[in-house]
Amino acid sequence: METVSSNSLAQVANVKPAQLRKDLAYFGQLGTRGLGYPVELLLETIRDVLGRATLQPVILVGVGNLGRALLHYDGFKKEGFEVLAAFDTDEKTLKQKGLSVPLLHDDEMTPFIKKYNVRMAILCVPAQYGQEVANVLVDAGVQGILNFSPTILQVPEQIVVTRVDLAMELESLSYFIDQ
Amino acid sequence: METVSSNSLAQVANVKPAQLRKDLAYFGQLGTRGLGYPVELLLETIRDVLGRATLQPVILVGVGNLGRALLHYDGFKKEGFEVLAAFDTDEKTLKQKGLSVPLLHDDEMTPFIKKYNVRMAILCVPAQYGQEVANVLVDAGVQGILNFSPTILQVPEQIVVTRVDLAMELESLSYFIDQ
DNA sequence: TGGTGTGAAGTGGTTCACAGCA
DNA sequence: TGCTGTGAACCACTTCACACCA
Repeated sequence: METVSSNSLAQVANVKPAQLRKDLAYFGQLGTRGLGYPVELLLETIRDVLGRATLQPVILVGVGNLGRALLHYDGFKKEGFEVLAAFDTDEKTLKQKGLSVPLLHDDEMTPFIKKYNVRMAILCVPAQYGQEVANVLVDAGVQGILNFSPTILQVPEQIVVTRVDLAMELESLSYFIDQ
Repeated sequence: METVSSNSLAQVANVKPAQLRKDLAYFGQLGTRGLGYPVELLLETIRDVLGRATLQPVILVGVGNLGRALLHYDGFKKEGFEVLAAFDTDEKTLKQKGLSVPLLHDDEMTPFIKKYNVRMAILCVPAQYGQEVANVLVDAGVQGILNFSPTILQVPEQIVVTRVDLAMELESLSYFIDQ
């Protein structure tokens, strides 16, 4: 199998073919009229476009249940992200063993971020600390935050925040299915 | 404090005031011109609109790292969702203790869903089983799936799927911050 | 013939701006 | 005066539909 059509790709991705073509067209002329997209070229190009992403060091802040789960989650590694260290303030939490990354006190966060030039952080602290910790992260030089705390973070414009609020996802789901 | 203005609400929610007003207007005439929205009425109305959501039973399928973390996550409870049971196929997994909900074999899923009239499921199985398990869920009567598996599920039109792909969130983040 | 690339039309959601009411 | 509710303008994204090329 040397080529794929926008049609077949669209089908598995659950989008319309025209959508997919328009999106791919942003990366330049990839496809061949009448044939489709050469699979190899397509893979290369996508890898390339997302490519510069793949070596970024990441830290995780807040090693509660969710934080711990994310540390064990190997999906990040697979996509090429490396969680360099985890941070927490709780003394009991800091004593736990068996994590695959160093577990440090929040106090060491700023120097760590600067030393390793960390650009992205995964934030899993309780809601009430979300903003406070985010401020530290941003001041230290973090540019993107994946926010699992149920808080709306107020950050400078150039900082990107992606929020994942699990309870809200469920709520939204239940809103749509109820009739 | 008896009333709030769309302005102040918009500020904390990080949206434009007009947006907020338009959204609230869908619930009827809530605000008073020149004054703002009566806080109590607003709370009541929102609770009401989302209200029917709040008593839904939920099951969780796939008790790997992520699934286990979600079982410990108390954000669901706080929003009024009750995880009735968790399901897995792995014998070792099924033997573990210390969970706050019954842990059952996948084979018992369909009767369980029917018995308790479960409408929503949290799906945390490995990618390769996602579709298969989703089919079982849908056939049993589940109408909404919160999908943590990195799979695009093909489901009947009336079924709602919300996908949370953690690695992809990070990837998107890193795409936007890199310049 | 089959399937991309892409202007043009359509769509849905956002923002403006202001009339109208406390 | 202050602030909502809302038509109208705007905008970004989606879809259509077709020229064009292997």
